Amino acid sequence: MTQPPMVTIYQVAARAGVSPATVSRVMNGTKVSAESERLVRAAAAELAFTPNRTARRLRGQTSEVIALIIPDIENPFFTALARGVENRARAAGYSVVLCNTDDDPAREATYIDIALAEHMAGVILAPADDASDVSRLIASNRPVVAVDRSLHRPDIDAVTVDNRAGGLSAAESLFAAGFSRVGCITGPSSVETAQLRMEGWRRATRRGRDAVGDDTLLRYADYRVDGGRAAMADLLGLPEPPDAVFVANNLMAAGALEALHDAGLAPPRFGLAVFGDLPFASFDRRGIRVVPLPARELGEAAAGLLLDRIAGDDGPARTVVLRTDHRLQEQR
Amino acid sequence: MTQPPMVTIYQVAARAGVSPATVSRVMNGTKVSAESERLVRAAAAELAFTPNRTARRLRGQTSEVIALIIPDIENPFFTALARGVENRARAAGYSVVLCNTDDDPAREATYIDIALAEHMAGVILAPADDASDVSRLIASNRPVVAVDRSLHRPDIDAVTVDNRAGGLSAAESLFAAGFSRVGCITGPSSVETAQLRMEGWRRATRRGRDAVGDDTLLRYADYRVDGGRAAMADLLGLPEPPDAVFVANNLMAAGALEALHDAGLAPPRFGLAVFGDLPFASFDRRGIRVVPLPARELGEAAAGLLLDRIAGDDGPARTVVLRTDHRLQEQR
DNA sequence: AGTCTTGACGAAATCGATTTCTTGGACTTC
DNA sequence: GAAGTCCAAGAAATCGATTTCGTCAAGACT
Repeated sequence: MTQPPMVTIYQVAARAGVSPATVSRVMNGTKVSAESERLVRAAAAELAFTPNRTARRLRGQTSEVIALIIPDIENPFFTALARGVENRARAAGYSVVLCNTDDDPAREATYIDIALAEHMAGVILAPADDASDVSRLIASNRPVVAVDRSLHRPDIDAVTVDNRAGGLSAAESLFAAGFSRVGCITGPSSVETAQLRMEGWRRATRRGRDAVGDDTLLRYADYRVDGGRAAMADLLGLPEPPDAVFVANNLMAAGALEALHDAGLAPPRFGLAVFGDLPFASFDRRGIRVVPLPARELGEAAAGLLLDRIAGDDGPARTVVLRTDHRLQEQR
Repeated sequence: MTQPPMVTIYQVAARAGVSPATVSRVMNGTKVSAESERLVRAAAAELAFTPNRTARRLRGQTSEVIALIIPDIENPFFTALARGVENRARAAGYSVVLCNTDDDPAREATYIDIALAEHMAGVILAPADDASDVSRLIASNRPVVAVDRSLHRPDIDAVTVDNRAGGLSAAESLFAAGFSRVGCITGPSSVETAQLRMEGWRRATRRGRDAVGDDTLLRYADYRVDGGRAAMADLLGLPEPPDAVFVANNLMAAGALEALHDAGLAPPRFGLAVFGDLPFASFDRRGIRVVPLPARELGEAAAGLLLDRIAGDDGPARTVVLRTDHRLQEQR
C-alpha cells in the first residue's frame, strides 16, 4: 500500500502563500482578512483539501462522532432506535457509529474502551446487561446516556419507556377482551425491562376476573425468536394451558406466533398482546394487541440528551420516560 | 467538561523509570529486556494505561477500524451481512463501524469522506446506487470492496451472488409447480441486482409452458415493503392477473404478502417465490419458495477480501460470486 | 589485548491541525 | 510628531504514540 496522497494544511498554506495557522483560521471561521480568505479558499478548493480528522482530534481532544452501542443489530427495535439517534445526531453535525455487542458484556466493554480511546464525543448505550460497567466512561467524564434499559445509576442520563404501565395495559386488554387465563412470556430475569413488563402483567392478573394469580403461566425466555417459540410451546403443553398470552418483546412474539401456528391456534381465537411493534413482515397480525414502542423516539430523545451534555450541560442527571401509547392499537 | 484524565505513555515511562520509546516497544512487541518489560507492564497496569488511538493513528497513518456502508439499516439482509463482516473483522482484530446511507448518494459520499479523513483501514460498500462515487477512495489508494452490488468497475474487488441464476431457478420452480402466469416484482431499474434477478425470471418465462412471454406481468418497485404491496395490488388488478409471482427481494415480498392477504389470496394457492430470506417473523411461510441469500457469508467474504488488501495484497481485483443454493427450500 | 558485532534503549523527529505567543504595520489620539 | 491601540498573521509549541538514529556496554572473535 503506497502512502495516500493526503493534502495537508501545509500544502494549502504554501499554495496560498500564507502560513498554516492562517489556513486553520480560515477553516475554522476565525477572523482573517478578506484577501487571505480568498487565497486560502481557492488553494483549498484546487487541492481538494479535507482536514485530517485524526490530527484535529488529537489536538482538540474531541471528535464529532457518537458511539451507539446496542445488544442486537438484528432486532428491528434497535435498528429503529439507531435510526432515531442518527437523525438527531446528523442534524447537529455529528456522525454515528454503530457497535453491536451481541449481549456480550466483554464486547460491550471493548467498545466502551474504543469509544474512550478514539476520543468520541459521547456514548449512547443500550446496556447488554444490568451489570454493564460504565465506570471508566464516568471516570473520564465522557458523556453517556443509557437507553431502553436504565443502569440503576442515578448519576447517568437515561431514556426509557414506562414498562410496567405498558405491561399492565397490555395484559388488561386481554382480560377485557374476555380471556381469563392470561400467560406471560418475558425476557431474562437479569434484564430490567423484562422484570418491569412482567410486573405489569402480574398486577393485571391479580385484578383479572378468574385470574390465575400465581406464576404457573409465567415463563422467562431470552428476548429472541427461538426462546419465544419454546416458551409458548411449553405453555401450550400444560394440563391447563392459557387461552391468551402477553409477550414482552417483539422477537419472542414472532416465535410465539410460530408455536401457536404449529398448534393450530392463532389470534384472535387465542389472545396475544405484545410489548413492542412486531417485526414488520408479520402480514397477518389481525387480532394481535400491540403496545407500540416508540423506538425511534427513544433514539431521538437519547441523542438529544447526549448532545446537551456534549455542549457542556452540567446539570443533574435526567431520566426521560416516554409514554407507550396506552390506547392499545389493534393492528390493521 | 473537564479534561479526561487520560493516562499517557509518558506517565507510564516515568513510573517505570524508562523512556517513552521503551514503553511503546513493550506495547508493540518489539524486543526489550525482560526486566524493562516487567517494569513497564507493572506501571501500565497500575495506571490502567490504554494507548491513545488517535495519536497512534496520526503517526501510523492507519487504524484498525473498517467502515461498512449500507443503504438500509432496517433491512435484515443488510444487518445479517453486517454480522458477517463483523465476525470476520473481529477475528482479525478490527472493529467495524456501521454507516447508514438511506440510499442517499450524498450521505454515502459524506461517509466515504469520513472514512478517508478518519484514516480507516478500509471500506466495505454496499452501494446505494450504480453511480456511487468511489473515485476518492481509489485515488487515495484505500482498500475498498463492493458487496451485494458491483460497481461496474473492473478495478474493485466485489462480492455478489449469482442474481440471474437465482431469479431463473426461482421462476422456474413456479412453472414446475404448475403455475402458468408468473409475474415479477423487481427493484429499481437503476439497481444492478434488480435487473439481473428480473432477467432470470424473464428467461424462465420464455421457457415456461403457456408462458406469457412479455412484460405485462413485470413491475419495477423500490425494494421496500410499501412498494411491494403496491406492485402486487397493481398486478392483482389486471384483467388477467398472474397466478404466481417472483419477488426480487425480501421486503417487497413482505409487502406483496400483505396485498395478497388483503385480496384473500395466499400461498400455496397463489404461487410466491422470493429472492432472499423473508424477514423473520413471517410465521406463515408455508408454500413460499425462497432463494436463500447468504447474507452473512457475503459479509464474511467481503471482509476477507478487504483484510487481504489491508495486509498488502496488490494483486488484480477479484470478484467473488457466491452461489445461491439452487435447490429451492420450501420453508418449514 | 584490541576491534567488531550485537542488542538494549534514550533522545529527538514525526504525523497534521490547532492555538498561544509574538511581531510588525496601520491607525488613533493628544 | 510621538506614544498608544489594535489587529492580521507568522513562528513555534502542543496533543500522544511511533520510529529512526545514535550511544553505550557486553560479549565474540582474531
